Amino acid sequence: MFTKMANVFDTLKERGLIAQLTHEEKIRELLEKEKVTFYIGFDPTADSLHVGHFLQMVVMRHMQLAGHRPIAIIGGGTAMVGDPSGRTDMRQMMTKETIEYNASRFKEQLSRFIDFSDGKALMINNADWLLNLNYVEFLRDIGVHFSVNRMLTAECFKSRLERGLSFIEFNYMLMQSYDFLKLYEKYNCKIQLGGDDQWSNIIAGIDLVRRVHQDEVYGMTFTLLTTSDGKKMGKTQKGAVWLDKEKFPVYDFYQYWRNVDDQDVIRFLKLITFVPMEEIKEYEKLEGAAINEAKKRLAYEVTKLVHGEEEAKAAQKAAEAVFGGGGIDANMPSKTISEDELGEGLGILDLLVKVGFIPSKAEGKRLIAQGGLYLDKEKVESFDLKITKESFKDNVLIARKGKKSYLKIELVK
RNA sequence: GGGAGAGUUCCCGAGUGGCCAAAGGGGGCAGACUGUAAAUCUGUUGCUUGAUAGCUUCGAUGGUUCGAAUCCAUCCUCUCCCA
Repeated sequence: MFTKMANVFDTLKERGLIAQLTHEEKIRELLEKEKVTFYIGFDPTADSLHVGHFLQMVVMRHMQLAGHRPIAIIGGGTAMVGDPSGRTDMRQMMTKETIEYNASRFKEQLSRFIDFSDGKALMINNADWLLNLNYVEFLRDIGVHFSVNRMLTAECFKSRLERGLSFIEFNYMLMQSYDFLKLYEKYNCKIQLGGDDQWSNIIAGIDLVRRVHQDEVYGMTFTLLTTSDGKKMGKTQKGAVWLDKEKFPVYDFYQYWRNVDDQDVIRFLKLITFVPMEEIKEYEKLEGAAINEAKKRLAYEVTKLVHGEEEAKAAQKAAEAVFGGGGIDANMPSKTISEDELGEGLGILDLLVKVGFIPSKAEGKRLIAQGGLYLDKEKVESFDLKITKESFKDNVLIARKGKKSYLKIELVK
């Protein structure tokens, strides 16, 4: 089809990614005419990125595909202080070593998603300039430009003013602003992007650049990835949905997206996949059970972006095998148990606790009592069912908990 | 530094000597209904036990008592008021 190359700005807007902008027209124009350098910060507060970061990564990629240059700032310096935005309690202080380790993990994960070759994107740790700052110099050069009165009215401090805010956290804003200033000076970085909770910090950075260099830079924030009822995406009972497959299995990752609310599918397809808008519009027409098609696409696309095509296909295949025919698939979640461990046979509850399918025997009893436990499609009726070598068919036993949770238990020598 | 108050189970929050493994709500899990959705209804929600029962738990440590989440002492953390 013959279409004019769309402005990234329009793409981002059309997909509903943009939350707030400092200067809509100017940003649009800038992105149209120039190759712009922009940055997004990542706080290395855990040893893996998670779904909460994913949206930022998607945006960076959109921008990069349009020819702009992303700088990923790893907040090795700012993490030493901790961002109070949107928090009700103080962040736990982290050691320098932990932060450095985490930063290195981020680097690896980001590299899979953004092209860092030939300087097409940069990854910089703000520890490089923040850690060796001289306190008095910093106060005189940077501190002068900040009005405490104004800072106190900033949205990000509001909730903290009620509960208490320590001086160290209050400084976070200055540090982040300083990042912007540095990047502007060294890399001609003109735009800062971030989650919508970063708005106050971004504005502060823009002000600082203006005061120091009398030049105009811009800011743009993105919708936070939330469910239709307003909850943050990426949290499960067990914790965050990590992008690291060691911390969050690919199969579970796929299922996480496969099970989103009807109301959220279309929005998510727009926000975190690169499926063309025309196709999404077709999905939008679906109703009732047919919406599942959109969910499958969402799960597949997101898994592919994060874990690669191979893994995504495998997860999809496993899901179809499990839910379609209740069949067995090589990629479904599995655990092994040795013949030694099994011995003369184990009680069903002991076995399932051993392989980690249930957290305790009491939990297992509850499950059985309520008719929610199955072995190879057979409902388990008794607590003291004995599992022996003979219970395994071809050395495999499929345990099922409720409707969606499966585990393949393999018997090995 | 002085004064007042708070810390309860995954979260919020009741409980001020035994009837407390601890009300209620949220969340989780399971069942029914469905579309691997939502909503709704039902059950369940510390651990061990077939069950009786036992064990661990109410910021920490000691103490009083036949008996403590509850009373006392010390300590830690947080909030508020004064300086």
